[in-house]
Amino acid sequence: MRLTKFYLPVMKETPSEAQIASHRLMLRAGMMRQEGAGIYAWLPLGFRVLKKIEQIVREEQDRAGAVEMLMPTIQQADLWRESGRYDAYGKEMLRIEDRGGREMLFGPTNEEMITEIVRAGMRSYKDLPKLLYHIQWKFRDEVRPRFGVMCGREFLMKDAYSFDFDDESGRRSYNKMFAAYLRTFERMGLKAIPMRAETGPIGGDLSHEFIILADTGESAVFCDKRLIEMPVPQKDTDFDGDLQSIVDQFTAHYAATDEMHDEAEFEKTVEEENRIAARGIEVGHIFFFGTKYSKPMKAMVAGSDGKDVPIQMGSYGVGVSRLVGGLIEAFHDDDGCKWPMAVTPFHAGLVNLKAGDAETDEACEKIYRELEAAGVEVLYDDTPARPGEKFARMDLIGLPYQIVIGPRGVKSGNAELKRRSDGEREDIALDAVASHVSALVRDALVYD
RNA sequence: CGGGGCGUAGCGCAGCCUGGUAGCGCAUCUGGUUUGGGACCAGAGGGUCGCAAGUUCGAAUCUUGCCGCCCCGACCA
Repeated sequence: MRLTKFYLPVMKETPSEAQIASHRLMLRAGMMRQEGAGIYAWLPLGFRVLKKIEQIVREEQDRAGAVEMLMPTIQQADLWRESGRYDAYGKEMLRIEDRGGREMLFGPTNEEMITEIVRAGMRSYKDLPKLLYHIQWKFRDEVRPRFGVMCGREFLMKDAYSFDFDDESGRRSYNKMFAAYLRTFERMGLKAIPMRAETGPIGGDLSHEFIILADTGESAVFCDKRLIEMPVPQKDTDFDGDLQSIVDQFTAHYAATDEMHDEAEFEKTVEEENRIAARGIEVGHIFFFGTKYSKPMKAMVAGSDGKDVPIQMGSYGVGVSRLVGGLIEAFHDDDGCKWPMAVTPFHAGLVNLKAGDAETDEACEKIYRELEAAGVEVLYDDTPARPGEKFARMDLIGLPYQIVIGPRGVKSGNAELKRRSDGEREDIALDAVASHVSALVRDALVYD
């Protein structure tokens, strides 16, 4: 992609409303633009990150055996009356009236709708288990939206729903999502720790929040250091097999958010040198809730004895748009973003320090073609801006590699390669730089 | 939802108290000099001062209402 064609409205100054790094950087780097309180337009650069996160989530859901579908954003109020949540949800729900005066709403979640869908198509215990998901925009009319996409009102979320005949099978579905989440966040370069979460009126131990550690996190968290080093399930994990040992391993150590925290237990079960008290950002939440919706909404299947029983259900969310902010919180410095390869908007930036100079242009064009041919996503800065501005802009948008080419380098036959993560630079021969970078990119994108 | 604050050019702000028809820095455009970490000189364009009503000879400025946004707290992916 040529920068002269792309739309990248970067800002030197920080808009006054941005309080935290990710919000500030997303605005400055031209990733998004605020259109209302907690409502954002995704500009091309931010959109590319959003799509990559979405795709990783999708791949890991598919791997775990979940099946993708798509439910609408607008729902009927009557559906929510069946579960009793139309009144219970309160002002967080955005209520709309259509031309016929019918009460509608912009969905804050889809439990009711998915329950309605499966009750229409599931008759027998033989139709179970099933695991369905979609990735769709949601709206929650938060009292106080803030921190950009970290706490917006409109947000993109992956939500999966499990359907099982009994408790034991339900636990197996829960474990699939548990393991899938470990992999999902790991692939984005994040260390997400499953923490015991509020289970509400249902009770039991089947709810976990997946939390990434970041100084600006919304809640205080406490965990055992050993959880951070624990290896996540491999690519070849059999999701139809027994995942209980994986879940047991990750739940064996102490990890809790402040509302679930028990200081006495923390001190008793975790040695002092392993205690971590930090702040965290919730990026996923998994929850098994049994018959909470299936019972009132009469989503039933017949058992082997011919008697109808309500389906056992769970729901599993990942905050896709929120992750864009979460990733920046985890990976940035004073100059800008520092994207992990798996989610970066482009793999590399190609900086032409003297656009308009025949020799420099020619060298850049050649490398640009080579990179594109090798499948490297490259943002080619072919603008006539000054070097300082180009460097600052590249650092701001935070692509993992910057290939810098100027008249000086062309003369000596070298390009300068800068790694954004640690700022390290090296000179590489002009005719070797494209293959070198494509190898680096390829290696960084390999995952187990 | 309680408490506070702010809406003036794309961004950051001054002007408002003490009414006289709008200004600064950055950005943008033109010309020139520059050219490896956000250049310099000269010139130019861009704002119905959030909206509406009122007071006044005259309103960015005073009054009232509305709208929007932000911050602190309680809530949330």
